[in-house]
Amino acid sequence: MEFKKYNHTKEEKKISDFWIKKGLFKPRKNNSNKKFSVVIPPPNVTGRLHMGHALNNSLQDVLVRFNRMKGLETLWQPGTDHAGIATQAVVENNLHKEGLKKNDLGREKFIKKVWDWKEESGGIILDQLKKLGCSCDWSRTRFTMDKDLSEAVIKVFVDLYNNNLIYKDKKLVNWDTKLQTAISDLEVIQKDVQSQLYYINYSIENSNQEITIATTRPETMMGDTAIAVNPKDSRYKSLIGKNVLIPIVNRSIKIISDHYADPEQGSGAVKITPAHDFNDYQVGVRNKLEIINIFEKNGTINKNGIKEFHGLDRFAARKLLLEKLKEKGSLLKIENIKNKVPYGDRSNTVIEPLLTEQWFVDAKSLSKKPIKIVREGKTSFFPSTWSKTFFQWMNNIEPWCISRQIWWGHRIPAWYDEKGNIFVAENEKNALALAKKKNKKKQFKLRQETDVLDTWFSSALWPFATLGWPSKTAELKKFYPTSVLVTGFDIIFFWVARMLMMGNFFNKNTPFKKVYVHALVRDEKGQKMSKSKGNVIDPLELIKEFGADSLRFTLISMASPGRDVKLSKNRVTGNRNFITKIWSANNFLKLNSCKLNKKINIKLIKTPINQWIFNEYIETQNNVSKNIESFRFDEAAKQVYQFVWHLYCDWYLEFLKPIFNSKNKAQINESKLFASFMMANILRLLHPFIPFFTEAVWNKNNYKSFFKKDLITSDWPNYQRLNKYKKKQNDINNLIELISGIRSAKAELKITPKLFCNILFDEKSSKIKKLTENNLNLFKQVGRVNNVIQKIRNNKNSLEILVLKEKISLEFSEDVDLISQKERISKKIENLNSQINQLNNKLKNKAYLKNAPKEIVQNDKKLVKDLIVEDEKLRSIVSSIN
RNA sequence: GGGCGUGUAGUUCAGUGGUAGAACGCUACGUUGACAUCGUAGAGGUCAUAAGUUCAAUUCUUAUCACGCCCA
Repeated sequence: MEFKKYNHTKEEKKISDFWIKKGLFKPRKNNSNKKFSVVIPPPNVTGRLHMGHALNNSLQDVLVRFNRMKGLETLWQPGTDHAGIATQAVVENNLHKEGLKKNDLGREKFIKKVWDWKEESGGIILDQLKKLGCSCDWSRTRFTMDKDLSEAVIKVFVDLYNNNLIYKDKKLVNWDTKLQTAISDLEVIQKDVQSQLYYINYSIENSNQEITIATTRPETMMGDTAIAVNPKDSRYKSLIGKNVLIPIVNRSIKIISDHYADPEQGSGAVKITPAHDFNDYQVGVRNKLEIINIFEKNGTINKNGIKEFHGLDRFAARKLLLEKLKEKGSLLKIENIKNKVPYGDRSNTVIEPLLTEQWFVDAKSLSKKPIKIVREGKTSFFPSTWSKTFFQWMNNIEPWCISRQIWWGHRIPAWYDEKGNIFVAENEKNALALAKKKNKKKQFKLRQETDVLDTWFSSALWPFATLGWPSKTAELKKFYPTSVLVTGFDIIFFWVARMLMMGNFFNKNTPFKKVYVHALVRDEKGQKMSKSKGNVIDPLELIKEFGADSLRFTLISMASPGRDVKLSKNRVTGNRNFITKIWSANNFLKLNSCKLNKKINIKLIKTPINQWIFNEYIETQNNVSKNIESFRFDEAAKQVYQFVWHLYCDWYLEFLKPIFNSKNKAQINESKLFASFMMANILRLLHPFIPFFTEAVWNKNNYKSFFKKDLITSDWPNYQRLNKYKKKQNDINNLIELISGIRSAKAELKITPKLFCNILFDEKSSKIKKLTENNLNLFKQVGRVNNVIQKIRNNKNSLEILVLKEKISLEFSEDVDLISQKERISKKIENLNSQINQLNNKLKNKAYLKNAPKEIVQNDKKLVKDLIVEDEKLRSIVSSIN
């Protein structure tokens, strides 16, 4: 009979539609009243599925499906975030193609355009997650800019402001000159670059002396307001307090003493530009220096700079200034150095420290409770080492700059009156009321803050805002705190820490009990995937070629804690083969009309191989459960793979064949039923890993009508090991060892495996005697044995081997080459003897006998005995070969 | 500079204070009506290096080397 191939594309689509249509991803009430909830790390609404998403969401889906099957009321809350800067950029680009700029439209019309874009393209990534098989409750999909989530954001802002945890301040911030907005320090990437260090002479007034400073940014000389030297630096002591003239700029500044100047660095004297460097700013504050800002917001020189530099970009200004310094003879030397330069993670341009008014969150205050929560284990990280990373950052946290000078996002709910007084409220009406209270004036013109909030500000509310907060919804009560957060280590600061801050401030409970932190997906050589390197593997292409299940199984089985996933196509191929293997095993069941059509009493199974596979299955079932519960997805996947392929397929199905060929009706009927029953249970164990395939086979095999449930909502297997089957379990495992021994011997003799042989043994091999008697049919057919003869006779056509520590003889119909066997066994004896010697020496060691646990010593004694017996038997085999 | 992590088979990785494991790859051979996207058998390791603790170290400690990441 020819079987059809498994068509993943067709089946996955069909199954996905089926699940969603039937609403099977929605939480279901259960008797135990236990809950399991996860919020998705909301992908960027402009995003497209990449391997990181695929890994992240495959893992979440394993947890979600596992707990759903275990009967917990399970919610996986999906959604996207509005990605302020990225989304605005996308829409601006689109406008650009029409020859328009956002200012041509104005704020309101532009925002409308963004919404239009969102409606059209914002759902793509969610559809891609569906393709991956994610069982989120899609009916609850949220977006950070949704009306109610926006209300939550506003409420949080107002509450924090009223608690003095949000404030407006004029400070140096990281300014992106391309995007023309402030960004938070986390969004700045310090890059190693090759730079020049310029040594420049400043002349000291009323003297012919000069002082040399070193700088990588000469253009900022226009904003210099001091030169600092270290008070301990004897070279410069006499110069402290003197004035110098900035070359070209021709402005006079003082030489000051400040410990910030490092005598070891450069010349030891350092120019201070408080408006354009974070360290210099501190020096400026300490020494009450003037702050001169020389840059426009786009990074060009403003009117504070030299006149002929006005409007010149900072890098052009640098070039021009250097030329002028050279001309003047003030440029002493140029040194090539490596240094760190700040870049914007979105714009990839050099970030400019710029003095502006911005809104800040007092992160320090908000960090206290989360630190305590994590310390007490109310939220715990897995692997636990990530808590160290978390503490390190939280303990040194800086104010969080949350205002962005863009249009797309939550507009800050602050209003200003004509005098610049600030009124923070949920809406303009309330702000007006506040203003009236303050001023007792009747007529007011308030204008709203134009800045919007950092996207992460709203993402920080995700675990409770998506559940309806601040309303006291049933979902919030049921599913908050969430059970576990699954995320990549790269957003522990951006997101996890901030959710912990907000969650713990606004709720009684911490937002999640556990944080599972996974690593990056890299290419097979361990390189980060990037478009510029061209080593990006598109998950959607893999899904197309191999199926979502293959991709999922690969990612899941490679997710070892604390390790990057090095993905290669070969791996995915291998796991596709695994799925095909199950498919063809299922075809075997079909071929033999194995159907699950009758009730089965698993306590009354008679056939040895059924007892055996059942108990082996229990081991697997328990290990898979245990490993998923402890986030060892890799181990769980490995266990089930091992069982399905190497026990169920390789041995169990092979043992079924002689049974089906026999005349033992009882065994045949039981086995047909039981083989199918085991298949159903395999599908259940595999469902969290490869949901589409398992559900498809579940349907095809009509297990649905037997269990009265779809696989996705069926019960997670929880059978108990049956000790009364243990005897047969051991027997079959021994039978496997015996047959393997025979196969190995044949292969070593270069005897074609298809050849049948006789097996001979004497009464000393009692274990084998019993084993073969009890399982004669299986043994003969699977082991390719003609006759089992209870008599040893040594011929040129027979070979003795040792299996299960007993001797048997294989007798062939033709002579066999025994010489090579003799050599092989002799080598084995050698190894054995060195092992025996080692053990004997150990057992002579008094310290060992005294200190080692009794069990270990006993074990070694037994082992050495066994090895000696084995040695003797092998020797007798060798001596019999002539 | 501070911190974290990783070095185990050709490769990717598990693992353990008491005789080193898997998958993939490799080699040889193909046998039955599930499967060549397969089967059977096999080769392959001084567990990075050094010292220490211990009866016993691949495992614990320290140092060194290599690689990676985060922060400044």
